[in-house]
Amino acid sequence: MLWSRLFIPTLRENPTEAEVVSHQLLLRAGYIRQLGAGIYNYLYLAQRSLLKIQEIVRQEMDQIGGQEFYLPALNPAEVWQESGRYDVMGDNMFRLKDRFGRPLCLGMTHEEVMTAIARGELRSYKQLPQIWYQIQTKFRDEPRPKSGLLRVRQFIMKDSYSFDLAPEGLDVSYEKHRVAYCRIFDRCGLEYVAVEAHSGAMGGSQSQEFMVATSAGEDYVVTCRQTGYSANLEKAVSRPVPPAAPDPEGDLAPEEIHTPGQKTIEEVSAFLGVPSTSLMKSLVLVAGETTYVAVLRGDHQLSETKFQSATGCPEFRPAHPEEMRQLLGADAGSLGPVGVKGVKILIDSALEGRRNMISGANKDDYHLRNVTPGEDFQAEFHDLRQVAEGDTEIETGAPLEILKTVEIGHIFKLGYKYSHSMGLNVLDHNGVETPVIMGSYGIGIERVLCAAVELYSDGNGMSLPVSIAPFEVVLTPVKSADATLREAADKLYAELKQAGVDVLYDDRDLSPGVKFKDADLIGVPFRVNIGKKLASGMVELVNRRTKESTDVPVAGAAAAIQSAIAAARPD
RNA sequence: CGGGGCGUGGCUCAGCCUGGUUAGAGCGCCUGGUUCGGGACCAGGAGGCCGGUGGUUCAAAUCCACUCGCCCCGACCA
Repeated sequence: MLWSRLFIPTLRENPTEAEVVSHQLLLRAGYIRQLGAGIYNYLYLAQRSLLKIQEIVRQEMDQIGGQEFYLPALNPAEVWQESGRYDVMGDNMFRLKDRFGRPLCLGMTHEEVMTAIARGELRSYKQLPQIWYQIQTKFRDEPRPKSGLLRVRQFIMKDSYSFDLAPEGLDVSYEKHRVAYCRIFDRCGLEYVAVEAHSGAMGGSQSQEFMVATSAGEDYVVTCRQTGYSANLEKAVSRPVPPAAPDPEGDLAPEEIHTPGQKTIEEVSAFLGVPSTSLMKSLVLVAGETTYVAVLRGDHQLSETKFQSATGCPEFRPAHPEEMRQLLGADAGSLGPVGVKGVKILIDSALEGRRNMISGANKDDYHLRNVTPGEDFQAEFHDLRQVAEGDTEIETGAPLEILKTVEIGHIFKLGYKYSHSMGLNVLDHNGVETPVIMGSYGIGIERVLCAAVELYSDGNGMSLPVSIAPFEVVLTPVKSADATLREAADKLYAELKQAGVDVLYDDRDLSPGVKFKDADLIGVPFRVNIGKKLASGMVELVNRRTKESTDVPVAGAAAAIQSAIAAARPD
């Protein structure tokens, strides 16, 4: 392609609305332009790159026997009503009406539509297993679109669905996807971790997320370099840092201490001269009809997800001040588990075996010392705490890291949710109707691009992996007006095109600095400078990422470029 | 939905508080010329009903009200 003929609107300055690196660079490099909040135009460079990502996805999905479909984004409401998700999705789903007033919606994902196809057509176990996928536009009315292409209202997703007769079959389909996803992300040149994920409101037994560590992310992941342990923060478990001081010995009875005006853990800890690890924190939470007191070590945070799992109730809220006073007889700063009646107490397992700690006294401005779980109050132990910085791996005690990440893919054992709600059954070997077991598996196509930009950029711009860069190499005659350089560049361009290389020829009549800056900005992995060294028969091959430059003879340049590209290819 | 910020040529911003010539700058763009190894230089030029509506005023980019849009923090997020 001749750069002079292309629409690559690069910007010298960062547009103000862009905050995260990938957003800034995709705008500056002329990949994308914004149309509205969370709605973007993908220009030529973005489209080239996204198509390459999609092609890798397609190849790997086909490799595991996936069959590509293309389903409507515009869905009748009925399908979603059948599964119950028409209500569950709430405001996150775009809804509209046709001219006759019939309700329609824009698909956020396609479990319903796929299941609707399957239940009409799959009749026998002999037709299973199936893996169906599509690469298609999804719509989500995000409450807050942000971070450029990372959180948008319209995006491209590869979504696949597996249909199996039995759980063992689902295990196989799931594993096939896991392997395919690793190949896809490897081929896209990403560094990622696959983590155990919380299955969420979707139900289902097992799920893993593929995450890329970046400060632009919104999800937290806990990993251990030594053991390879990794899990979403929502689900992660760990060994907490040990208490900063030993518990007082002996079988002591609770005793009130006057703590005027000391409400927060920090205040009480400072006032009493006792580390926060010796305090118990009591939270009053209302889940559905039931009120709970959750007890945690002073320095620990409640994991909302774990609390939800412990109570089996998906929704909960902190109790209102009046409720706390009514139930426990004190305000938030002085609550504790001792003497509590009619409220279920859940206590975090980190407090198992602890003795003679400090808690609120359920009396304003008073705390209790010498409180021992199991003796001074009865409670159910549960894992309730969120993993914190400094915690260690639960089995080995190896150090853990908490990473900020962006989710690029998710594989999920759905189970029978849709088969049951939508009636997807087949006849088994014995002629008995059996529900089909499903899996669902997604990849955010734009997020793969964003993650690559976040991962690989420097002060001059992006530096994409060769497999997903819009071009593999850019040819830069250094002095535009020089006919000799131009002839050599023309020739090399023809050779590379002939060889099937994705080559961008910067034939613009611009000063070299501008061409270099632009090439660096748009992230093409290799650049060939055709300049003064041509006099001695050489051109320079520059690696965008490493900035290494090697002189190669013009005569063999095309071959040298091809082997450099091949060597850089992640797959 | 709560809190904060911003809307002025394509981009980045000044001007607004304290109303008053023809609304500015840098970058980009167009023409001609000189240049050519990391965002060149000279000369000339085009381009803006100041987000919208209504109000106050002799007079509004500037003050007031409403409204729309965008960004950030939080809530939310299969």
